[in-house]
Amino acid sequence: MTEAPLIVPSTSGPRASAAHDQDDLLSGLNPQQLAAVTYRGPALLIVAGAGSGKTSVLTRRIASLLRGREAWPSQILAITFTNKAAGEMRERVAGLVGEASRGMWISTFHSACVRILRREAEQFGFTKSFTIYDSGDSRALIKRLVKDHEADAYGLTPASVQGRISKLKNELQDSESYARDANMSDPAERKFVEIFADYQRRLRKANAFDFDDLIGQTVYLFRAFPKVADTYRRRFRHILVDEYQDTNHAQYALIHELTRPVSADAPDPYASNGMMIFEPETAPELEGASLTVVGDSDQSIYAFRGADIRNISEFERDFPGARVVLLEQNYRSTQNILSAANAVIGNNFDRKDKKLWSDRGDGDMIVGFTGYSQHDEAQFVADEVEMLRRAGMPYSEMAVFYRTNSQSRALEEIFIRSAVPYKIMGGTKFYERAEIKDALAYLISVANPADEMSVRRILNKPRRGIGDVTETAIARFAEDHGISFREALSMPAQLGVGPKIQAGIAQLDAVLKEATEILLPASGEVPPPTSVADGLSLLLAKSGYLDALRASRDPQDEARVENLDEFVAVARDFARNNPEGTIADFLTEVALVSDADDLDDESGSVSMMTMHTAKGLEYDAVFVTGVEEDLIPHRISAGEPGGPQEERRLFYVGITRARKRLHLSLAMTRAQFGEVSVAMPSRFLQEIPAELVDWRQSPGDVNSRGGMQSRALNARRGGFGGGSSSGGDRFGVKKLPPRDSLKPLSTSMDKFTNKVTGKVRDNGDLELAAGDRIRHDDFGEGRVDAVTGEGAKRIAHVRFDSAGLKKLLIKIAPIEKL
DNA sequence: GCGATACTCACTGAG
DNA sequence: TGAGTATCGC
Repeated sequence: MTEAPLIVPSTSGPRASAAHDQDDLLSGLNPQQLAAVTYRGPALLIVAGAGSGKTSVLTRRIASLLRGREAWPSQILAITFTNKAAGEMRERVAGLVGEASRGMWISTFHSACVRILRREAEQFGFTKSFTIYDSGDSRALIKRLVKDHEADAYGLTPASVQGRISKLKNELQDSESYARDANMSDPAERKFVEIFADYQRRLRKANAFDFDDLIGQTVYLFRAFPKVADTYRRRFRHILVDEYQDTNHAQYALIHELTRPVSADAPDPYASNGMMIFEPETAPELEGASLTVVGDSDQSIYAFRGADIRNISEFERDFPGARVVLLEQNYRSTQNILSAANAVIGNNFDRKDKKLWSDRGDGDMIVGFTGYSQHDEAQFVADEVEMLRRAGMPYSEMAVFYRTNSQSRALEEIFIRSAVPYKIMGGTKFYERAEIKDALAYLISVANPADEMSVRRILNKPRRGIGDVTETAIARFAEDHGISFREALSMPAQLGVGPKIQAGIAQLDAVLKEATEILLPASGEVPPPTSVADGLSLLLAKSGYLDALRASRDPQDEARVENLDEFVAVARDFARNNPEGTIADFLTEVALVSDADDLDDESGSVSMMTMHTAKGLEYDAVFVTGVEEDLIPHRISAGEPGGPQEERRLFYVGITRARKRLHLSLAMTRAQFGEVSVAMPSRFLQEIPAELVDWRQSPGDVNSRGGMQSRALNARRGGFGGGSSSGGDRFGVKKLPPRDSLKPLSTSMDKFTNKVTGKVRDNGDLELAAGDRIRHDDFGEGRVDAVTGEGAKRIAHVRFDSAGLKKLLIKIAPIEKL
């Protein structure tokens, strides 16, 4: 985040005396920000509204601690939600204090916990090389367990079991503590408890933690081994937590453990360096670390994942004597955008009133648009993007948000067709692709042979003729002889399987052994930095995995080979950045990267992402799409306690990302599961004062021009149309008519010339030149102004007779030359 | 054990 | 629509 008023012109002349050291940190701050940077005490809560400069405040606070010699870098622990946010904070602190920033822990909850767990794993029965199971991995394991326990008969699905286990772990419950309170006379409950316990046993046996365990087991470690906890309490004297409103109970407990005072008896290695500002050196015990948290309960959007808003609302009770600082001035958005945001969030009743304000002036009006279909809506977005681009706004300053990932497809189709460069944050993640997971499973099989899931995964990849029967035989053999699944692979002759399969197993075993020598050289030798990449290449090549893909005639396999190349490149990159990184470090990094992390804006393309991913980001122009009932608020949220309110916060997060221009759009019909259904405008739209919105095409317009006489929509027109609304019907929102009072619009839609479809055609090598006239399926006739680009990426700039100026990707546009 | 085909079910959200 | 799974014939 960048907030203009905080950017300080570099002072001329050398920064000579210590007295002036803090000047550049403090200048340009408003009084609240100043207090947030300079307050010293055991606990500080910074309530930071959207765009109020919290990142600046946090980084300056850290810099000020370091510059004032109040803390060594190693005594600072700063927690963020994404690796990207962590990297950004590290960079900004480095910009303020230079070298002194090294040695700080600035990381996510998950990475910090992995670091601690790797160090301490042996204390409680794990090894340093434990595996991290992502949700897909644990889903697979739970699926097996549900099957083994025949639990589907009790209505337990893998998804529900996984969800419940995750929730419980976020509450720091285990199967035993849960069983104590559960109704164990219910057979489904008993089954669930069995599976939960079994799941945990399997994880332990596999030397693995799932995502939730990373936090929960660290808390457990601290509680079970106070001496271990004390070393970290001594070390971290200043703990700062960002996005505190999204912490769950386990994370809260972790922070609590870390900020406890240290009991007196143990020696204190840090007491002698004179850095302890809170206590005299002779004190018998060490006070708890100083805690700073930053958050905004209006931006809490992860309750579904266990985030507990009470962590922030009850902070003052949890940490008596805490100071609270409120940052309400917004440095990001224009007043129109903020007024809309305030109006929307004001409908949540259980919040402390807080009004964002800006001194940047009203700015442009919010633009509203209703499309007939999602394609139509997407075309509006694409057109508007092009208009802003022509007006000088770079693509990288624009973003399109949607509620669910599936909405991105229609947008993508139109963007491709309109030759708008874009990139999608999220969706199918690189590390969730099958081939990457296979490659990872190979690496894990070497790094952590106890992880049976991974070994089983690669057993028959590539095909070695090993099916269920052989797999079970191996498992039985291992069990009978008290050895691990992995070890059983090294004695294929004794498994009682055919010679061909024996050879396959022997070959796999040999490859894994060879890779082990590269990745984990025996007896204390330090592997060279390139070992991870080398080991990976060897595994992929000698296992026959790559050859099998290359030999395949499935066109997708070509892309898979490229992905694997990319993955090897990631490993080489890793070696470059971490010369001493081990295979375990590499696997950690890979397991913990997330979508929000690879946002990189240099490429000059429009960003598309879900509103969840958008948190913490900002853009000059923002398009919030699909502002419809059942989408935002999402249908499923209605059944959850606090669901609709969380949806409203999510919408609020979306609109407060915009600096200058905000667009809200929806479609009257939306296709899902291949079927077209009618959509209704979101209730949130009604909560925005009508005078702030310039409707290019309101829901009412679509309705009347579509020839539909729906009372439901006409009744709402006052709120949507024309900007002259009295707001009289703004409170009628809750009485939405049943959906079937609307007939699908599709029957009458066919009349409309600007109905845009997702149609694509392969024009092969159609030649166009300036001056040509063409006909487009959706836009009608037009004249080519210019042609740019090369080969498959040639773009026609066309002036349509009625639809205006458009860019078209010639290869796929539904056009013909006249 | 494998590959092709038919069929089913799902789309919140994310670490 | 399209990914994932069950079923079947080889």
